[in-house]
Amino acid sequence: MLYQKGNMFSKACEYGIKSMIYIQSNHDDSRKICLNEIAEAINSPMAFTAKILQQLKRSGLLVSTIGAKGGFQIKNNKPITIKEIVLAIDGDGFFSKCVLGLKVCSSANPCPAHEAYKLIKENMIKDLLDLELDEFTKNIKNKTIALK
Amino acid sequence: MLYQKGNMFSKACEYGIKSMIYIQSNHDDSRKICLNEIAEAINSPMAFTAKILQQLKRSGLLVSTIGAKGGFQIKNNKPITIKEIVLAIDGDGFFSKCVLGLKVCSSANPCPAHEAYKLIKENMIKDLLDLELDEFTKNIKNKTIALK
DNA sequence: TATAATTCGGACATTTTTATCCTAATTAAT
DNA sequence: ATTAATTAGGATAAAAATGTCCGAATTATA
Repeated sequence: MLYQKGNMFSKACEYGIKSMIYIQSNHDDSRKICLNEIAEAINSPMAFTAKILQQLKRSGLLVSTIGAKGGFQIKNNKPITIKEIVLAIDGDGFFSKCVLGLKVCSSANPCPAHEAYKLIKENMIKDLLDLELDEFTKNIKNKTIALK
Repeated sequence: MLYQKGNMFSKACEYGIKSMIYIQSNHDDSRKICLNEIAEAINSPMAFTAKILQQLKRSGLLVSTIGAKGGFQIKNNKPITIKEIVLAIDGDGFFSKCVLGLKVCSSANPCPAHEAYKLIKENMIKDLLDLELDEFTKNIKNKTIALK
């Protein structure tokens, strides 16, 4: 093939999702979770991960405290869906863009794959994007699920 | 967001799929369909599209003839699924890669989204990837479906 | 046989995505 | 007060994807 592709999400988004899952699964009111620990846990480049955490913060999903013993926490300890993370990092392209890249593509003016993609989106939303983080954290502590 | 993302397929793959749909929907034993016409029809950069057509040829989906009145045709005029095109251009990443980017991720050793992604893949395969090109060409000639 | 239309492939350029480096600011704890 | 741990963000670099340019080879047809 020309290039190797075929990822639903960008690397940035993968790191974002894994970061959020890690933060959620290690939640503890008595401490914050720092960048270093997150990047180690999810096996991601630290400086790059820092940018992503900033973005998640700007989007209102995380809060952070600076300085020693500082780190990140989920804002208000609120339930968060995968969709919110994807929107924060990759934007709404997944939901809004034509799967074949047409500038305008709607049910009134569809590309050949429009209806098929509609079904696919519905299933993705139901099976993954609308799920909340704690759906994914259940089995992390007992090591049946891996983040790296 | 950091960057704008959220595409199921690469641009190259989008052009590949649209090229194949165009070629199929304009099939006529008496002529070949040339690059120029394809790129015009699907609104894609010509030189880039040329590379993609070469790749589709190398993968055995197209045949071409050089020279005046040359062009491309679907090999053996055989039914082709979207999956074959995706495999030719984007490779099998969509099918083989972990949705969260883990190096190893299997049902024995799953990432947190493994099961969810399995469902999603099954639906994508059923609703789009296993469909044959002529599913997408039906309404092109009467202009209810657009390629650009 | 000359010309125009075409594929083919190499080299290069641009843009986007991913990743790194560095310095400043803040805070806890000693 | 100093130090170490930490977030924050700007600048830059590297890699990947997308896109362009050009010249060579081939073939139909005038």
